[in-house]
Amino acid sequence: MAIELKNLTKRADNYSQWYNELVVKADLAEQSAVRGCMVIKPYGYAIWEKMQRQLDDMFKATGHVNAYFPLLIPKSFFSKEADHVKGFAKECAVVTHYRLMNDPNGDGVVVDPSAKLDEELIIRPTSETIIWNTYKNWINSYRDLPILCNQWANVFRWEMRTRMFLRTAEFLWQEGHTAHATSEEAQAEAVKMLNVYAEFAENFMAVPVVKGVKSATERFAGALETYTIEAMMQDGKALQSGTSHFLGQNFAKAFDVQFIDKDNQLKYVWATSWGVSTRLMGALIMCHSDDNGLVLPPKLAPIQVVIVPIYKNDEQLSAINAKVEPIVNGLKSLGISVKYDNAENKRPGFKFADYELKGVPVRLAIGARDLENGTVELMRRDTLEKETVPFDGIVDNIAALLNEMQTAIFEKAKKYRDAKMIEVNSYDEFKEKIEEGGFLLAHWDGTPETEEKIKNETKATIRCIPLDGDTTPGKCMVTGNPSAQRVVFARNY
RNA sequence: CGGGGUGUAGCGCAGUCCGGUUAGCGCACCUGCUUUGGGAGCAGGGGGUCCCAAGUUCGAAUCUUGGUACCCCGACCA
Repeated sequence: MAIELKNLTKRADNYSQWYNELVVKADLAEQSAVRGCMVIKPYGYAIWEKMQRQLDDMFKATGHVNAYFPLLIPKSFFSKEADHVKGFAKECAVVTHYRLMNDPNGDGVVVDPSAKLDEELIIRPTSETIIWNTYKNWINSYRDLPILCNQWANVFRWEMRTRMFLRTAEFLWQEGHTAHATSEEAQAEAVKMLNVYAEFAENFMAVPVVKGVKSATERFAGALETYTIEAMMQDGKALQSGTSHFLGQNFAKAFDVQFIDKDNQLKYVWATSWGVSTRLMGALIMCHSDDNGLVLPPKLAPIQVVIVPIYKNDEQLSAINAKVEPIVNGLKSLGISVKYDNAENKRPGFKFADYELKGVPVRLAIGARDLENGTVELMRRDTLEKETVPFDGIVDNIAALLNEMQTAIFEKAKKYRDAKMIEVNSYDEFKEKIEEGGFLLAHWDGTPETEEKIKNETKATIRCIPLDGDTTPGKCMVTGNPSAQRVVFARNY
């Protein structure tokens, strides 16, 4: 169905259609012919690359290195950690054969039945198993620890229902897998990486997040503790945006990864894993966009400044070209990415709308009028405010404006999030408020049964037990039993 | 895997109930002229396996049967 972004208010009931339409129109991605997969188009990929580069720098700064492990995992690896396989078995794509042949009936190509694999291979849904199987050979002594590896990869999960960026069958991500000599060190690593994710989300994506711990039922398959950052979308629903897991010794025991410690004792290593995916793109899009299209924070915008000339003839165009050149050079010398779009086959109005759709933070328009007055027209994407500013000093103005916008976009999202993050004190109040979306801070008795009841009755789940929330004890809103602190409930993607 | 919906030009759709000219509209595309400070106007043009298969009929986009794909809502998940 065609949704005109301009005519669509972002109510919860049509928000996902609006989102889909936005992704396609802003030229980020499109549905692929392959079930549940998407094609990430160049503009969308450019944003992902910026995110990738920044995250990678942050990983390196915290002592991590990159490596790469195989796409295909022998089926037997999955039998080794019971909880893990339970979590992923239902959504694995399986390679059973290694050859095709011409159909004997002349009907195209078929799988050669004689090329059946003795052991099936699983397309990785996540790489814990293959990595731990490899780490076993890397680790003998405490001197081999810690191992702090990350890989950038694609993974594949045969999801029942997919949504572009938020849940695609194939997605791009990074997965860090670390091995440590002590439990304390591994737990500290898991928390450290959660903080890296939170810092990235807030400072670069301008998406405010709540840091917390998952309840037992929401925990990663095979983990002892799952840390998460939870973001709020503009329809009030939550999006789990990054997770960091303390895996204890589960995988070490499953894959028999032991080391001789300083005290000459044989011990199992302690593990973590942590990941963020192209889902972050979904968070970025859903958190900031408006009905004119994408709004990108300057730090992640592939094009930070676009300049559109307005002219009636070649003479005017060349006068504008000459005027624009120092602006382009000046911006580039400050490391600001700028596009001067003097293509003649599109009108200015079209370009304005198109770059707004794509979320370019700052637009300059310059025409005959400006040449006379020594001015340019400047528009900032986040507020859509236009002003005519002096040509002199424009480069420094823009540099300052980009910084200001980065903060403003974050503050706007945070203000919205904070307004929709409210304390509720009774289950009736909870049921009423949850219909409006948002994060509800409520007391919970800590049992899976109560959690399940709330989920069934309201579709809301515990997003996390916040790490830096109010720790005043209270009584569970459902059972009245004691509660250690308020937890975050929300409906989620 | 349950409930609902839709398959007609690159995209979005009308036509289907009630079978009958050469299957139509908007956007996009191509050509020309005029335009250019917020998605241009006019004129002309190109583009179709009406999802697939079988059936009914003088005649099927339209009716019947079977298949298939996709979308939405659930359940499941990052």
